[in-house]
Amino acid sequence: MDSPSPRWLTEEEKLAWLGLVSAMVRLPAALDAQLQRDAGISHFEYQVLSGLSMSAERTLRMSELAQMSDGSLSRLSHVISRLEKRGWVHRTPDPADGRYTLAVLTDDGWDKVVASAPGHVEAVRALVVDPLTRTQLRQLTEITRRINHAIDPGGTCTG
Amino acid sequence: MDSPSPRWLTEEEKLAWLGLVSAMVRLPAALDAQLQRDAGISHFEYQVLSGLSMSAERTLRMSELAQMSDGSLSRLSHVISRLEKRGWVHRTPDPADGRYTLAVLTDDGWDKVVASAPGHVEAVRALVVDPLTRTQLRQLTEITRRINHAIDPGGTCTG
DNA sequence: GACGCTGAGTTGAAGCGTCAAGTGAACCAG
DNA sequence: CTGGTTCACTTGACGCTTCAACTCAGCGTC
Repeated sequence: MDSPSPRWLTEEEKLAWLGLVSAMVRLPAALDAQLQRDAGISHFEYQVLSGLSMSAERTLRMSELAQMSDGSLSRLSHVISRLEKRGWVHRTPDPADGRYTLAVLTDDGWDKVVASAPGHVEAVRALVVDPLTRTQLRQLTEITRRINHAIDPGGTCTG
Repeated sequence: MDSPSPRWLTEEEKLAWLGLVSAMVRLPAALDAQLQRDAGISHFEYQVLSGLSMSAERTLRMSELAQMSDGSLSRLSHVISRLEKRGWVHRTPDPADGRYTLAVLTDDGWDKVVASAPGHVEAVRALVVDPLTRTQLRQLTEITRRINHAIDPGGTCTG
C-alpha cells in the first residue's frame, strides 16, 4: 500500500489532461442534447439504430451490437426493449442458433435513422470536424487509436 | 424539414470520428472503474474533492465548484449531500452573502484525496499520457482546446 | 438420453443524473 | 417596510445504467 513516489503530471501534461477531461465530459453531453432535442433519442440509441442500419439485412446479434456500440449487453437489452416499444426494432431468435437473439431494424426504424442522421452529422461537424484542420484530424485519429489501445489492448473492434 | 444535401463525412473524417467516439465513451468508464475499485468514489466525486483540495481554505462556492467540475448545480448538490454523509465535506452559508453556500473539505476529505490521487494519476498516465509522445500531447491540448471552444464559445473556464 | 456446463440474453432492484418545482436570501421600487 | 424580482441552491420524482440473479439453448459426457 505504499506509493513509491507517484509520478505527478508536469504542467504540460496537466494542461493536456484537463482539456481532455473537459471535452470528454461535455462532448457526449452536447451530442446527447442535440439528438434529444431534434430527434428525441439519446446518442447511445442513435448508435444502436445507426449500427443496425449499416448492417447486412439491417440485422445484428445482440452481443455484436453491444460491442459495436460500446455498451453492456444488459444496457443494450433495456434499450432494445424501449426501441421495440417505439416500433423501430424487433427481436427474433437466431434460426441458426437459438442462443443468439437477432435485433432487426424495422422500416420505421430505418426512417428514423435517415431523419436523424443529417442533424447529428451537422453537430459532429460543428463540434469536432470543422474546428480542426485536416492535419489535426489525422493527429486525432492516431491519438485516439493509442488511447483506445491502452484502454483495451485486446482491441475488440479497433482492429 | 428539407435537408439541403447534408455534408456527409469523408472516410478520413469518419475514421477520426469513430475513434473519438470510442475513446469518449470508454475513457470515462475506465477512469470511473479504477476510482470505484480502488477508492470507492466516482470520477465526478474525485473531481469535486480534488477541486476543493486545490482551493484556498479548501473551500468553494457551490456554483464555482459546479462549473469547475463540469456538472450541473443540481448534480453537485446531490453529490455534496452524499460526500457530506461520508464526512468528507460540509456545507456552510457564505458569511459574506447568505445566498451562496460554501462547500468545505474536511480533514477526512483531504486524506481521501491524498489517498486516491496516486492511483488516479497512474491511471491517467497509463491510459493517456504515457501512450502518447510529447508532441502528440501538445497536439491533443490544441485539439481539445478547439473542441471545447466549439462546445462553449463563451469559454467559462477554459480562459 | 439424462446430467451438468457454458454462454447469450433477460429481468428486477438499487443507485445516480436530470428536470421542474420549490425555498429563501439579497436587492430594489414604491 | 412591504411587495416583487432575481439568483443560488435544494428537493422529489422520473428515467436510465448497472449489478446480480435467473432463464434457456446448445453441447459434451457418461
